Amino acid sequence: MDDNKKTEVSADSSSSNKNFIREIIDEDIKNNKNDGRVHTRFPPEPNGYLHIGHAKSICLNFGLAKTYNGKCNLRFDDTNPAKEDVEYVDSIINDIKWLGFDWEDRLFFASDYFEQLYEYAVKLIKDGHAYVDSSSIEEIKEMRGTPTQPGTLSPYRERSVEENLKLFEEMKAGKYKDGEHVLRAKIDMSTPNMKLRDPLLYRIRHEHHHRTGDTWCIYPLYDWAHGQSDSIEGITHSICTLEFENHRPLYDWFLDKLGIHHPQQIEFARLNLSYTIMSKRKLLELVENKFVDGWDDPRMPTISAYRRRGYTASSIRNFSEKVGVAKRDGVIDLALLEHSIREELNKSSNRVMAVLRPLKIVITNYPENKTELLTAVNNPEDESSGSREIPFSRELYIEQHDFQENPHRKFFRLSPGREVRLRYAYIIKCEEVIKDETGNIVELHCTYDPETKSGSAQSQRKVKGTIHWVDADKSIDAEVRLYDRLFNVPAPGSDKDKDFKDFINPDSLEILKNCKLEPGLQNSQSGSRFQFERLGYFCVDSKYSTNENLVFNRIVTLRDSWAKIEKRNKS
RNA sequence: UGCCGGAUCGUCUAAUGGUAGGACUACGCCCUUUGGAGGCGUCUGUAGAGGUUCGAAUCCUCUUCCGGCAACCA
Repeated sequence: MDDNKKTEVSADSSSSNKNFIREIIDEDIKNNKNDGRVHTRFPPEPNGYLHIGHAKSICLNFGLAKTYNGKCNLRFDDTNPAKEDVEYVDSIINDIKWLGFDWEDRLFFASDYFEQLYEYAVKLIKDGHAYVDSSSIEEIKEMRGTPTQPGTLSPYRERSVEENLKLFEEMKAGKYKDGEHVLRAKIDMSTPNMKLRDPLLYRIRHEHHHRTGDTWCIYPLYDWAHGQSDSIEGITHSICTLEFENHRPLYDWFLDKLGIHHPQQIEFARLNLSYTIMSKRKLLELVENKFVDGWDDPRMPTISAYRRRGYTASSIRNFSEKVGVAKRDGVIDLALLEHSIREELNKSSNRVMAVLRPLKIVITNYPENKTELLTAVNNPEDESSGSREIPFSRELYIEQHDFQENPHRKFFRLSPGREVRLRYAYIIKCEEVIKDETGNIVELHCTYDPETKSGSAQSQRKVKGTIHWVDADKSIDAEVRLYDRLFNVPAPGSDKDKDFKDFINPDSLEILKNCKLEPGLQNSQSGSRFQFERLGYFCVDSKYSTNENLVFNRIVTLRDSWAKIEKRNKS
């Protein structure tokens, strides 16, 4: 949780980058609109965990407030008790804090305003702008018309103010069952903007609310609650995503009829990430049907999952900055997110050696009972991180992938009769390949060149490859989890014919049990991050790792030009 | 077919009538005791057609394509 103290890789999210929203705000300030005040808000519904798309919105709203010396509220739009839960409230609060943002004493809930909202509705009724409709769901749907056909007027549309008031009070008092009546705004049933065709304001729900308990049995709909909540909080710029563009005239209508403070709504394109699904409904489905191990499964695009996987808050903030803000909707390449965390961890994380798929080697000309301590640099990008000593002896493990019996011509690592450098140690030569009865390679016999010890005067001899290793006797065991993208198509959520679950990547998780790590890793703290040299960045899993059974998550691989050559050769 | 929005390198994003630039990706070279990092370089773009203008990604007209809207969800 100390991410926020770490060195920022680049400018923080409050800085420079211009976008169309900032131009609007600049203009507003110039005109002294709202007395030059800037007040934004992040308004999640507590019906799921926050994902990377929310992170963009959070960084935008809190970032804008910071840039303009304004304020940003956290407000839960909790108007639908059937779908909402305190578990989600808690996770959302935790995630935003972790991202590094502070709403100070301005934590609000739309449910804080239920009484006020009710009074606003009464005013609308009194002014002849709202009515109680006793039609069924189906009838209301039928009367709404279609985008190309006007709707028709409800038979209850001309009820008197007195009758509407009485009915609405009775609705509130619990006299009616769910669905018997609704309160609707009286606007226009033939307007081409469907949102304006007498939208529903209240529905009857005899449901327990996570904050108001059983006080209410009528609940405001989002469209009725949202704009007024912003108004009540004195929000100056209500930033939301593109799909609410059609709602803006409706919010304007409410604010106008109520004669209250009028925030300015500005819509921007939500974040889409390739190979990723962002719908909370679909993410819930993955969780409920156990396709993943909870909301924080490191393959999920949720903030809690990225945190558990090992992403830093600053890398996500930097990513949010890099994706930009515009009205055109598009898809961000997952590679940009990966770039953001690599960029940071390259500078900040210590290097260690770990062998994921061990192959034993015996250095036949190295003394049997000798162990040397060799010096290894902790982070070549950061001199202050110092160095450490690692044990070296006759029997070692190297990566199975670093040996090829019949090497490809561009394979620079170990193969029979060839030499390779062991990182921070000696140059070795493969003399003999030992196999079992079935022909599997079980061990390599090598010799080392004592003149080539790392750092010594004679160590200058060049070999084509350098590989990592650990001491067979002194190394420790760990479990390492390798993650790949959860879906194997770029846009799993947008196929019209197929269900998104059909695109789940069956190889998105690989669990490696007998990995060998250099001994210094024994007491690594939960959540700490390392670069496993030549492999990638890894993080001690906060859910399953213990001192007895270390579990590491792969955050992201290193860029790997050999992997590219291999891939190209296969295709 | 109605309304609202949108269209600039492969992907995001700048240029607000005056040299189409940056980032990511890809590719190449250099460097390298991480095939990492780093350095240098290359490729690729204004949806189309007209018009206004000395000059248009930008202004005007038409066309095309894409997204959103018909939950008692948010």
